[in-house]
Amino acid sequence: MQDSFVANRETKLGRIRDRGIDPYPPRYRRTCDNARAIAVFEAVEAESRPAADAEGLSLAGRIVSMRVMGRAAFLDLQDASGSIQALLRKNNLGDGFELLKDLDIGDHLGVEGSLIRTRTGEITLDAARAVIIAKGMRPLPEKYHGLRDTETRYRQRYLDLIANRENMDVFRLRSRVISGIRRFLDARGFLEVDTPVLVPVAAGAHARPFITHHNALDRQLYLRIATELYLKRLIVGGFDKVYEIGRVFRNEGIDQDHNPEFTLLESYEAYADYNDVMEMVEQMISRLAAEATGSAQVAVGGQVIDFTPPWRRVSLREELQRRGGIDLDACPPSEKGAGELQRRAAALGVDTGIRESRGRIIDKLLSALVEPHLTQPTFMLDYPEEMSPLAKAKPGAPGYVERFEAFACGMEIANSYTELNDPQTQRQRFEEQEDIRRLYQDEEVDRLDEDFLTAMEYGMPPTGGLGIGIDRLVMLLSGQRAIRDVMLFPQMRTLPG
RNA sequence: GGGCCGUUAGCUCAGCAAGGCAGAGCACCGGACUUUUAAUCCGGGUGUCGUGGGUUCGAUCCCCACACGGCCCA
Repeated sequence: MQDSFVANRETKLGRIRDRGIDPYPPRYRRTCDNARAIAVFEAVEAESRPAADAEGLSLAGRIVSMRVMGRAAFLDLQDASGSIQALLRKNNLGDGFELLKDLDIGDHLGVEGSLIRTRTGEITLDAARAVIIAKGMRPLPEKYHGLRDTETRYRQRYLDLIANRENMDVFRLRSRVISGIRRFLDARGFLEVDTPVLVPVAAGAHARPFITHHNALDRQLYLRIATELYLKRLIVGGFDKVYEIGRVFRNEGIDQDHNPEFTLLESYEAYADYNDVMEMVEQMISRLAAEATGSAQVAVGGQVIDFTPPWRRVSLREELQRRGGIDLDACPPSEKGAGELQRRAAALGVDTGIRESRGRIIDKLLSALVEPHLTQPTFMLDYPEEMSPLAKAKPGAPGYVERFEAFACGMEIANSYTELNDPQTQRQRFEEQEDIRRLYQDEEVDRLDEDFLTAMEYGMPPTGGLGIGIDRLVMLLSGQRAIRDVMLFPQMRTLPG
């Protein structure tokens, strides 16, 4: 068993305590982090700082490797900024050198002393004092190969972060993306808000909700599947520009780009339409790319994606015609279902269910025929009405709404409408969705939110709305292939026992 | 939901084709070593071979089921 590893460390822990040393002291004050210390020493060497700045420093970190040579030892101490080598010598430490016998890889150590450069040229803290600041009781993954096992990497993300240091950069990038979004929207006068996660109606997107129960109210509640309808209530309330970056929950499968909970940005801007939103999206994402990666041209899987505005704009109808030879207007909605459209899809090898709504078939056609070709950032415009019950009709184009989705690398990165603000039409659209649900036994359709309709009846200004899946955006900007590689704690099955 | 691949020491992986005492490197334990850096040298395997059945004199290996993970498809 691994107990022998733990038992060894328990013995060492006991010896440390027997010497009257607390292996878990409440705090450790360090002068600076490791990267800073190295920068300071380089400045001292360049004589741009006084030599005294390299003396009397306190540094700290996790021991990630040790090279012990009798009465001296080199330890690599890792903190968030990087690693620094510490030199422990019996000469300098005296009785304190005894501690070395009870140190293990994984322990956190504090060292005080002066920075030197060793014979081999490495900047090193020559320790006059060494203090254990937290004993590790389990062995860490191997130093050379790191931690490869994907399952352990996701289940014990901390080990992944310790052993595969470069993965930290993905999450740093993610943080920069999110803070960049806030900066961008705040600067444009948007108000960040929080809307309910526990909701009585799971509406605003096509998705199955998680169901929960509130004891005191003795009623069923859902976890939100979108923030859309609450943010629109705030537009009704008179906030001109609102956004929320929040977790939403969809009770669906888990795969390369789906996790049951994920982070969604939604924004709504009164008096704007989807053209304004398009401009905002290309501005925002090109800036995020530049801030997060250093350039608006990002290398993803061997190709360079250039987010510099303006992005290409294509019409959904024309793309479907061009890529699949299908004219949507020649395949109108029919009472008996999708009819002709379904036959055309089947002929193209696009697998559709026996009974599927026109919207779902179009969605599948787009996924199969069009979206894979949208490599460089592209807006696809003007979606069929039955795919978009919350979007406003496009003038002069019956059956279509003012909606776009943005794609890059074949992946959807944004979705936007000129929002429907006519309460009577909205009610009608909701009812049509309910009909579709009954007809096709399709659970993944919007549920009618009566309270939201009431809000809209008080008058909602014309509004441009936007949704961006943050996780997928981070995948794109960091070149990660799986959503679980941009989420710190992806959903996993429970292990037996 | 379907197909394929994987699960062996703390970690990274061999071994299984053709069933016969469980292997390596790192880590760890003991010893040497005061400028090393995948430190070096000497000595030491620390294991529920994912779980449960089956076949067999004998199963990590062959068969079945299940669990978990990955890839592809839906």
